[in-house]
Amino acid sequence: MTALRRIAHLDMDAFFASVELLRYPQLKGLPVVIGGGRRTADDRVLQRHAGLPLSEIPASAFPLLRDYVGRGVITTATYPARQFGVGSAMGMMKAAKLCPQAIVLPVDFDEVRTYSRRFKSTIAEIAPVVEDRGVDEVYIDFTEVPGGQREGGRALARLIQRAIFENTALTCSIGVAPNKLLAKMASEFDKPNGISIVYEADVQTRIWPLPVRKINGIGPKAELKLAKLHLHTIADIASQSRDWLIDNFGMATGAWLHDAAWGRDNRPVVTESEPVSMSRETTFERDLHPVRDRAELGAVFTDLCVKVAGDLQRKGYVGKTIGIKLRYDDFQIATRDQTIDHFTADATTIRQIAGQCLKRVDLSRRLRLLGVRVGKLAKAGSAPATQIADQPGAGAPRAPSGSAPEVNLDLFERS
DNA sequence: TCTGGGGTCCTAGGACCC
DNA sequence: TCTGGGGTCCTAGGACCC
Repeated sequence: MTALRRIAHLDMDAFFASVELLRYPQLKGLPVVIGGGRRTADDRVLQRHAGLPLSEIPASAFPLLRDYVGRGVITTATYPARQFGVGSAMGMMKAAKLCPQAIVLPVDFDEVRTYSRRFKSTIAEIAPVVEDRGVDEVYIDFTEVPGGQREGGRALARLIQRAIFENTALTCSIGVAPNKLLAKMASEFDKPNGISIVYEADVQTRIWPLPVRKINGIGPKAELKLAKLHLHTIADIASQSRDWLIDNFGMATGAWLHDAAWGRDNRPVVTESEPVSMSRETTFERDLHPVRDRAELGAVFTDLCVKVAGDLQRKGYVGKTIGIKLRYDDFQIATRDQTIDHFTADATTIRQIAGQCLKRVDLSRRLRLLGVRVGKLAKAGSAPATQIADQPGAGAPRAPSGSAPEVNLDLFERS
């Protein structure tokens, strides 16, 4: 008798915001948004209360969304803030119009990582097969865990939920289903602090009525294309033949859409993986012009290279492909990269190769963002310091395919 | 004053090898 | 000389996710 596959998806409730509320319990019940980017002008108000225990700073002293200045987006909004239509990935300025009275706090990555490690290790002690899906999410394989089959997984989910709350005072929502795809959808059914169990037999009644966008992997573009074909719900997709979907979406996507709509997914829970790339990027407070802001850009560029090199070294990786990313003022993105003949984590090397990449993009327009990336990673110890340089195809760059800049401003070359 | 930062995976053309 | 196909690597862009 083989155990039925039971996979859980666990999602921490409003994670970044909940972590802040542990520090500032006086904000409970209020609309609070957590966002990157710059602080508001009156952060100083908070500083004036330095010395007071954090939990005694009056709620009225916190900076408000209406005073926010900058280009950030919202990372997390508390449930009271969501009532105003504010949500993740929304621009701060737009959110400020919807809920000007919301309190804004910056992301505290160190604190978030601390709680992330804590809730994940709590899970791993109970159910060892865990797949990391970012700071606030995991998949858990319940199949072989003692008691993992009881009530379709509800008993174990309850146990995990309680253990996490005891260890962190944070709540989460869990979905348990026959596979990752369904578990992911299930975890959204009863939020916050809920548990939802889905069986294969529930696909028609509970999954098919959902909009296509609820399938993890269908984003805005796919949603639009589906809508043009008059497919709005998952049932609409399921009602099409596999061949029809393949004709319209191509072999891979078509077949995947058909499987997803029928709730089929056999991806395993992957407990370990190696990073593929590491990058650093930054959006400027105002768009920078390659000519007028040349010095500023050069400094930022070097800083990004130093940071990405530091990340690689700290984590023990080296890479072979070095690239840049630009976002122009019209949001158009350009990337260039170059693969060199040896692995590196050296800031100067990265800076030099990235500088060459920069010469291959259009530098006549204002930039909104600049990024540096290192890919083709290997563990620092295991990678050969150099590889055979005469290997064909490796080594010297091919003729640049991008158009050369109109004017070579020698912008980022170090003097 | 719309629209962050850090990722993964896929596609598609060209170079180059056998 | 022409025809050819499989396979890998490199590069650029794009969709999507958290």
